[in-house]
Formats: sequence, C-alpha cells, structure tokens
Amino acid sequence: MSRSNEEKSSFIAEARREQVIEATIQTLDEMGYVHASLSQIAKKAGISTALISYHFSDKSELMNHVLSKLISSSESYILERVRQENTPKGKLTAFIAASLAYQSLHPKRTTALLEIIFHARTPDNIPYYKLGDEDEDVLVRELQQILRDGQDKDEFGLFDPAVMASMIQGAIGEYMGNTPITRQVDLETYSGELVNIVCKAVKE
Amino acid sequence: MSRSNEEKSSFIAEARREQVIEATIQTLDEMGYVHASLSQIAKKAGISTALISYHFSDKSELMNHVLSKLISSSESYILERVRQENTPKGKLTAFIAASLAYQSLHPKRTTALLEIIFHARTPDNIPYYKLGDEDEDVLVRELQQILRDGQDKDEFGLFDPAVMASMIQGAIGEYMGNTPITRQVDLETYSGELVNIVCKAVKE
DNA sequence: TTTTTATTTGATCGACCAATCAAATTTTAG
DNA sequence: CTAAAATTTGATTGGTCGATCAAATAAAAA
Repeated sequence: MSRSNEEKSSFIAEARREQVIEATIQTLDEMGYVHASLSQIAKKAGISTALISYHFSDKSELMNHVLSKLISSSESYILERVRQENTPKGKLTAFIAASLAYQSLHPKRTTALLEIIFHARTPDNIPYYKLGDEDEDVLVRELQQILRDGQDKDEFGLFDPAVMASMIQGAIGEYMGNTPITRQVDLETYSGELVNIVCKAVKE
Repeated sequence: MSRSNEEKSSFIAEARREQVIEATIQTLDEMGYVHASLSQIAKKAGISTALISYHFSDKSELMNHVLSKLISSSESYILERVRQENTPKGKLTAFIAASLAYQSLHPKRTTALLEIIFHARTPDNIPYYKLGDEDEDVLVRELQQILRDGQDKDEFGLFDPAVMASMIQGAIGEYMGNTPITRQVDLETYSGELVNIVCKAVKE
C-alpha cells in the first residue's frame, strides 16, 4: 500500500522530473550552462519555471540529478563492454574504444556533461572539476585496475598505473572536448591509433 | 610627437589596463568565471566598475585580453625551453616537462586560463573550448612538428602525429585540471613517468 | 595661469535571474 | 459525487548583472 502509494504518487512526478532533466540536457547542449536558466529550461520543456522549482528544491539539485544521470549512463555503457573482455589488453582496448564510441553516440549528453562539470560548483564554491572523486569515479578505478591486472599477469610492463590511467583519460577527454583534433582525424582512426599507441606504451 | 603623445597618454591607461587584467586573473582563480563580475573585479582592483568599462569596451574584450596574455605567457615559457634542445627526443621531453612545470609555477594563471576557455563564448554563443584554433594554437603545431621531425629522422617510429600530439596534450591537461591525480602523484613523478611512457610509445 | 583633454566616480537603467506564493487546475481518495 | 491532496501556473520579490552618462577630478597643453 505505502509502496503502491509511493509509486503512484510519484508516477507523474517521476515523469515530470525525467522530462525536466531531458530538457536540461538539451538546453545545456544548445546554449551552455551560463544561459541554461530555469526559464530557458522551462521553455524547452513547455512548462512554467515554478513547476521546475516544485519538483526540484533548487537549481543545483536539478543539475546534480542531471549530472548523475549522465555519469551513470556513460559508465554503464563503457563497463558493459569492458566486462565482455577477458584479458587485460582486451579490456583496455574495449575501455578506450567504448569511451570514444559513447561520445559520438551521444554528443549532446557529452556536451551537457562537460558543461556541468566545468561550470557547477559546490555551495562553498569549489568547482566540480577540481573535486577529487578519486574513489567515487568508477571509471578511473576500473581503468587503474585493468592496468594493474595486466602488470600482475605480466601482460603489461612496468609503469605507474595512475599516470598511465591519467594519460589515457586525458587522451579520451581531448577528443571529447577539443574540436581541432576532431576535424583532423575521424573517431574510428583516433580510436584505433590511440589503442595502438597505448598498447605499445603498455607493452613489457 | 604623435608617438610620444601615444606613449604618454597611454601610460596611465596601459598601467590601469594591466592592473585590471591582473585583478581579473586573481578573481577568476578565487571565484571562477561565473562569479567574476565586473563589480567583483573592480573590488579586487580597488576601483569603480565604470573605470573598467572606460578602459575596456565590454566584458568579452577584457576576457579576450586576459586570455591572450595567459596564452602567450605559457607559450613563451614552453617554447623557450623546447628551443634549447636539439634532438626530437630532447624537444619532446622538454615540451612535456616545461608544460607541467609552468602549471605548478603559475597555478593561478592556469586556473584562470581554464576558467576562461571553458566559460567564454563567441558572440554567436560558440564555446571557446569547441573553437578550433588549429593553425592558431602555436603549441599544438610545435608539438606535431617535433613528432614529425622525429619520424623523418628515424628517431621515432610509425604513428599518427595528430593523435600522438592530442594524447600528450590530453595527458598534460589532465594533470592541470584534475585534482585526484594531483593528489596521487606529485608533479616531478608525473612529469618523469609521462616522459618515459611517451618515449616508449614513440620509439621505433 | 587658463583651457583643454584624460581619467574616475556614483548613480542609474533595463534586463535577467532563482525563488516564492497564492490561486487555479487536475488527480486521487473516500 | 465530494473532499482532500497533488500538480501547475502567473505574478511577484529581492537581487545581481553589464552598460551608460553626467558630473567631478586630475593631468596636460596653451
């Protein structure tokens, strides 16, 4: 009963929240964080601004919901493909390829994610991009684990897994946020070349 | 006469502009782009907001001045060190080490640079970070040139210079903007490890 | 000196923002 | 069907923003 009550009462609310989150992603992609005001988001969703305030306590709560949705979407896509591989090299290749593939599959989500990470700040004004997710960032941990596994199994040589992981993520993020390289080489090429380079760098 | 006139009349103006630019860098570092309003910058500089408007036609002109100053400062520091080396491998190592060293030498400038690049937009609302500087970005061209030189001289093996350059810049930028890795490994270690990894990846 | 020009300020303008609230509407429960 | 609860809106509030302007001040020129 209480459960059914929860579900029923939250059905409309949940749908509305989902709609607002979608509209926020669209708005972030099209106009950027600075211009993604509640009124712009409301206009995109075809509702009033007060309705957003009714379903989200404030703007930062809304952005946090959007952010966690974007992160978990990306994470599940990548981890799903990594887990289909058995060898460290296979997992590493899958990690890189899936990370880049996700971006080209969901460019709007990728842009929205970047906009939030680089603009949003904690109540004490610390930017999200300077926030150390360390343990919380599942992808970083997964990548570092893959690298350590490869070293343990003597499939990979000697290197600092933290630095190697950072380099790989930097290379992936570079294609995400940096247009010049996007125009110089297409995603397929970039993905393949990056895998080649990393595999050589990682080799024993 | 007209020259002396220019110099004299612009002496105060130039000093004031420089002061405003410095205050802007401080404000960007301490509060971020979103909160770096003209009044905050003016407060930091100890002047009125109208005075900023008197010396800069509008906010975006101010930010563009700050940006170009930050970019040229970083460029000259790095290029100076690269040009002291003669071999591709020496230049490559110097490029990486100098890029990372500059960040730790001028963390405030680095933060301010990031804040502008990720927040500022053109009049038609295109974010700077999506703007393809391609030919304009001196550092990208220099790095790609080093890589091609190395390949021509058979010092480096086969790889796509654009992808390799992008990966290196991504790795450098990752340490710049990403706090978690900063806490895991110090700059010296990161720099050294990154050089090692890249040299191995680049090897014939 | 006096006059002209450059610099600086305080006040003000219109625009947009996030958040709030009472009232209207819709949905659910009894 | 009716009462209560949930949903939605339009209007408003207090605030900050960038830009502008006339007036004050300082500097330079005459």
